[in-house]
Amino acid sequence: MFNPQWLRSFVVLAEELSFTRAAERLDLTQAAVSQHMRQLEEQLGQLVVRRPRQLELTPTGLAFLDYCKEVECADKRLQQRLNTNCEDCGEISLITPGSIGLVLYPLLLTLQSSNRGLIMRHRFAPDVEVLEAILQNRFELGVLTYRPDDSRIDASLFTEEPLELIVPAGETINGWDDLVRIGFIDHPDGHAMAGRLLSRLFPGNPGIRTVPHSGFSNQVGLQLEPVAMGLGFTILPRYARQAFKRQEAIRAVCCETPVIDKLWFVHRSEWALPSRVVSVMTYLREKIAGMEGGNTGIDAHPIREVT
Amino acid sequence: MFNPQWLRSFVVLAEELSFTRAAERLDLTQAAVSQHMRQLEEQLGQLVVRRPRQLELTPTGLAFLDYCKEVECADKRLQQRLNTNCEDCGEISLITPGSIGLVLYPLLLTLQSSNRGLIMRHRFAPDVEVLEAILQNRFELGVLTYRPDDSRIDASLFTEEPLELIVPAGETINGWDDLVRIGFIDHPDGHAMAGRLLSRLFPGNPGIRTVPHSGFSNQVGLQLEPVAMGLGFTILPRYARQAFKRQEAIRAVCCETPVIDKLWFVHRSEWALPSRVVSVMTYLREKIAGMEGGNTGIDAHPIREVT
DNA sequence: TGATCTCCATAAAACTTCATTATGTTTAAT
DNA sequence: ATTAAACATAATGAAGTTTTATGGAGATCA
Repeated sequence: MFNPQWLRSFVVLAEELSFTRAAERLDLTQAAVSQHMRQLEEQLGQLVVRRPRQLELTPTGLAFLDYCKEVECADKRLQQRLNTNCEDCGEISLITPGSIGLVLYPLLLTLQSSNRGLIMRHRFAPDVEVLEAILQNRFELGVLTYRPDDSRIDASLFTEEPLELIVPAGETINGWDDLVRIGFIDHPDGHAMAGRLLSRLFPGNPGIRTVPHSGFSNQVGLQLEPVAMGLGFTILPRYARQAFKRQEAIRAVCCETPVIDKLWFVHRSEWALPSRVVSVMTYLREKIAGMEGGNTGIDAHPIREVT
Repeated sequence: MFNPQWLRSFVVLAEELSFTRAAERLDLTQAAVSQHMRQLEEQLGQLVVRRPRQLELTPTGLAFLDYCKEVECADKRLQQRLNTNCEDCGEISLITPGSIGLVLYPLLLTLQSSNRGLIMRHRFAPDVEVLEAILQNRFELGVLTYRPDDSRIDASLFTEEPLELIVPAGETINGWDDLVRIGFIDHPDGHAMAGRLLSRLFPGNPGIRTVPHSGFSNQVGLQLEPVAMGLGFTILPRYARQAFKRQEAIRAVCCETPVIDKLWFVHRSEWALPSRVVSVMTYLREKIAGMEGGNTGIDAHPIREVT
């Protein structure tokens, strides 16, 4: 590696092809430039052929000039990457659970398409993996379904997502028996979510295990397909339902006192978030808040509780 | 840009995650490493979170580490490129006229395939362009059909290539009239070559302009196609003929005192050729010499001179 | 709990490197 | 032959770097 001042001098010298002019441009004396070249040439061999009034780069000089250009580029990239005050350029890395991710990812892409300096890196992952990725600095920002208890993590409330019982559009649910009749489409968090929501909807029910299973998918984008086809019901966070294309084929059933999960933005507490990330957080919060006010797709008439 | 010693210290620190151990590995005192980090952090912001017995890189630190790796790579590439003593690695750039190029290019590819460290860059070009490319350092080595008179150029004899009158295999040439009968396939140097060779073969002939033209191509690899198809004769250097695939379809006619062009290796005289280039020159000389001893494809019985 | 140890930061001194001034050499131009 | 232009080199003072010396904060262990 080389003294950066020497590189600068060499690059200017290669442009000017004159020690004197290069020195002027560099605000140095000609002697300084001359010594820089001597230093470089001691390490690299001859870089410049000195002919009276006509300098010329040797092949070594040309190779070294390419090297200088490479280093210059690396410098620019570093500056770009470290310019955390730029709101509309740089990389945004976000890792979220599936359900909310389905909603966020299109929003991010919209943001990116109106703001081509941003580069989105998004990953769907379960809670554990989100936390790990944030702790290991692999992602700047994460979304978690719980508030983590770790001093290295800062959490701020993002939004709330109610759990929903989602049934084929044609079905009416009057009681537990209807669920047993149409069957449960399971997913990785299916049992946990079902347990929490169904105990509120149907107090004293015999448990999700007693309901026939009519399907399973761990692909969050596909979980509502079987429901839309009338093959069963499922329990999902609202955002997972809202991201589904064929809304007309499904229907959400909700109780009066809903089961609501909180979603948290999480990031490393030790270092400040780049302002582009902060502005993306604001953007997502606004968009999500706007969605909640609108069509929630929820039954106007909640079902009666079954005794 | 940054003091290279600071970079080194940072890279080692990032590996060791300990100032003390890094200093040991760097053969410095711990105080020195500490100051290097202070210098870097003054310019870049915090790079390392100091926790008791547990250092950790900040995102800035990770970005800077990537930068260090980039610079390291650029360094390695430079070293590789400047290692002119390595005979079997690096780039060979060669620029040659078409005819000999047809023979050299396959030889170079053979060499490269048995020697994967070498990278061949070959270009076909007319003499003027060869000279220009060598003078401008765009190619290390060139082949010219004449010895250039320029103090910046070193020329060494490469090989000789006789001019040949090439006719369709079925034709017999007994005199000038036969040439007029079958017609001339022209190419960029066609008139010049024809003038020189035909005045020796058929002294006192009325000149190539009086012969009907039956074709023209400036693509040296294709010039013999029309001849092979019986459409005419042409005049080419021997190497152009030797590189032709369908040898059985053509025939070379030669006189007792052939017209022989010399081919010269040329390169810039100011700087020594990398040894890989020297070894390629040697390789090509040997291969070409070997070819000349073998099947030259020339008529055993030269035609009689026509008066 | 206090002594001890490890690890990093900082200050001052010793040392090294760097830029400048001054001067020499070479070459082209007058 | 003289002059001017352009680069190299030597010497010197300024700036930067490394080391030694020291201090403080947190772990470790009796």
